[in-house]
Amino acid sequence: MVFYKSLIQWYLQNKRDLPWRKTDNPYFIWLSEIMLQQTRVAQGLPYFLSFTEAFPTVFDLANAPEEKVLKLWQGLGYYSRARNLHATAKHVAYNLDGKFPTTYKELLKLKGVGDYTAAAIASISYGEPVPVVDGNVYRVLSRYFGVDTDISSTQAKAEFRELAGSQLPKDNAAEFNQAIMEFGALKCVPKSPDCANCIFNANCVAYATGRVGELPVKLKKTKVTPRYFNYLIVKDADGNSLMQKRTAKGIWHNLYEFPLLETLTEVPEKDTAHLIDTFPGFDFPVADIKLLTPEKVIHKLSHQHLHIRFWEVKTNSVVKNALSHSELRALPVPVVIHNFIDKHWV
DNA sequence: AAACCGGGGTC
DNA sequence: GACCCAGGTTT
Repeated sequence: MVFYKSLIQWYLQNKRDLPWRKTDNPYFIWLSEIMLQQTRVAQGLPYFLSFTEAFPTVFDLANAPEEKVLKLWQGLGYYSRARNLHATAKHVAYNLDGKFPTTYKELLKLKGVGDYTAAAIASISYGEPVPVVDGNVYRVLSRYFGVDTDISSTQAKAEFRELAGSQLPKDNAAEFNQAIMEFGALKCVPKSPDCANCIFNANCVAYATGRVGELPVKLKKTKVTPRYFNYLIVKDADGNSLMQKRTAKGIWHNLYEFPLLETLTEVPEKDTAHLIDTFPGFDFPVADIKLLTPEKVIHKLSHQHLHIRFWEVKTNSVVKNALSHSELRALPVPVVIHNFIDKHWV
């Protein structure tokens, strides 16, 4: 049987019951696709539910303050997705009369929407016959057709898009695209796929040649750099603490955190005077400072390992702009800050 | 083309 | 520890 027919047949029998599969409303399709970029379905699902409840329409999302959007996004990672999501919602609501673009080419112009997402929305919401190329597609096609092009190369994307497009039925792009991704997610998995019970094991080149474990080929390795973060937890006379917004380029842009002193190496536990002396903006008398987390806390991101220490800074004065517990808990923060607050706040 | 951007699951 | 996830943007 033709590849796409077997694939769609498998999909119709095995697809998961997911909320964004009950609609073709481009707002919901767009929302789900942005959330699922580099994110597993299981991780994104609860966020999709909370977003659709908080923002039933693109106008609700557009009219929300960014801080509320980031707070709901908290924990999902890649926060530029949330900022672009908000910007695009405003654009659609205010400039496009609440109507999403209806073609791949026009969708591509939206912030946060690249080749994959434009193709996904165009095919799923409007039936446009454009192929998606995501991590699942690389894996399924590279194995089935025995393609060993390095998927981290630039030309791989064009090559696999051509290949996917050659297999895509023009009258059923929506199901084909979802089918190949679902097949990659559930059956043609990265490690130890169950090829013995696969519908394609008679035609799969990788299986026939014993190269399932070698495909797809990905040569580029991610380099991890260590960073040393010292967070200063101010406790003023009212029990309040300072928080600040990360406005610089880099991780966690526009999220909040405690006052931060980043050092090139780990600060010695006894060298507390150094922390206060070098910290800009502390204009109140410090009564006491101590290390709250002597155990090594290493927060691992894809490209950075953050060696994080939390220092408690007590003062007997009332610090201007310091926040109460409930106030700081309302702010969007990185997971590592959220975990600290949960564990250490009384 | 390469670097950057999170957090969690899996083996 | 290494790899991956319904990738996109910036440099």
